[in-house]
Amino acid sequence: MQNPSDKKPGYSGGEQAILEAAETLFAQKGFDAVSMSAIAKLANTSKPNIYHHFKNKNDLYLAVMKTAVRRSSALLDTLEQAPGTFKQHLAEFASGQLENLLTHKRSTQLMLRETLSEGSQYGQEITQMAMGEVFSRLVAMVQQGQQENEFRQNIDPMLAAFMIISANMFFFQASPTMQNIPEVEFIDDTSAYSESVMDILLNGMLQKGDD
Amino acid sequence: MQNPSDKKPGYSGGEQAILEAAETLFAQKGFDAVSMSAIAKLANTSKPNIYHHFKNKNDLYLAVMKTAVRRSSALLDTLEQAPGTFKQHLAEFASGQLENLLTHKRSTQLMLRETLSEGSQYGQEITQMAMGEVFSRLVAMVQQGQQENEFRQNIDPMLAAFMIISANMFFFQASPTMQNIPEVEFIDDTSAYSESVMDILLNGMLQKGDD
DNA sequence: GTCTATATAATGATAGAC
DNA sequence: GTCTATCATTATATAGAC
Repeated sequence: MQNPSDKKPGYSGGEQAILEAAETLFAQKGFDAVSMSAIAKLANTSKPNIYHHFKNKNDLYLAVMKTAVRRSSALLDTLEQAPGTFKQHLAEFASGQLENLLTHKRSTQLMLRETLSEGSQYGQEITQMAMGEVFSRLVAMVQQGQQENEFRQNIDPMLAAFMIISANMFFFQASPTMQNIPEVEFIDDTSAYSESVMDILLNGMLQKGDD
Repeated sequence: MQNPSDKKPGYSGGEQAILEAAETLFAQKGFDAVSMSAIAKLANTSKPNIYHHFKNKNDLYLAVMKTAVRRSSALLDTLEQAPGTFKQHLAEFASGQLENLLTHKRSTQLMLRETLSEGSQYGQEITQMAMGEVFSRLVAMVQQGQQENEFRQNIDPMLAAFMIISANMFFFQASPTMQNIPEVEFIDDTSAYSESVMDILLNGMLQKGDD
């Protein structure tokens, strides 16, 4: 098969292919539900070859988590330098982050999985670091809004950031479940969802009489 | 069995003990990471006895999910009959649901786990039913607020409900991860969190000039 | 209903040839 | 770097005594 640009699974050979196959399966089913044989099969290689590249299953999982987070945070940099007014900037950052979550679906699933598994050492810290990065940028934006007296002073910037991220995270997480409920129309239009969410949130944070 | 109010694990004997032990372990680690031996040990019984009560591991998991959801929805009934003004009612329903999530921690973890596992048949439908129940009650409340002209007409009630639930769900899910970040003070005070969230959301949904 | 003992299959991981 | 063949362990599930 041997065409490196041919990315339909199975992948093909090599360390990179193993990482991608592992990420796909771990994200879909979770750590324990995935066997090394399954990873080897999807990566078009053999089980011992995985052990040649990675010490053991835990080591492979950790490597997957790290590359996943690295990829996720890269896109955030470009968002921060975008132009526009202050409120536009915040809204675009929020919608950009949601697109980011959906684009790197496997990474996001992995992170969310980690938050549900109590005491897993590995991903807990990595997840915390990745989330912290997004949080600190959002908090800074809200604080700036307060300094410019556009937002109410009695709002906790951390809480505001928390609400934006929760709206994004839960959208991602609930999408498959909500897909079957016809009343939920916004679930198919990501940017419309982001717009409506930020409409309510920004409006709720504004100084009274401001607009 | 002795004292029925003595709920410290290990449980003891019987079908009920097996269900509780299984719920605890499934919620903590997920389906595949839990062995029948572990469940038997925590329930203070033997592996074959589990197979006497349940056909197989899947059957046990399904039974756990069903009882979990049944318990979760029970508390919602009491909330809906609470007195107070319209906005109070909505705010209390939101904070009540969050308390509910935290009280039935294991059930909540199970449901959230299901939303992350693609194509798992079992819980997907059950989760959808449980979520749908909460959604429909919230949507009705928001619609009532629009009829009384307190909320803006251009707000999608489903989206408003979605934002309330996402704030609650993500609070639950992110709590362990956020516990280690000192800047996040609200994470330890559930009712204060609910109050602040609803302050922003209600404010964001109000007709301009309303108060 | 509950147990001991066991069948059977799959798992993570290794040895050693090429 | 990659493979075939295999080990040791653990998993789900069952047989059959009490």
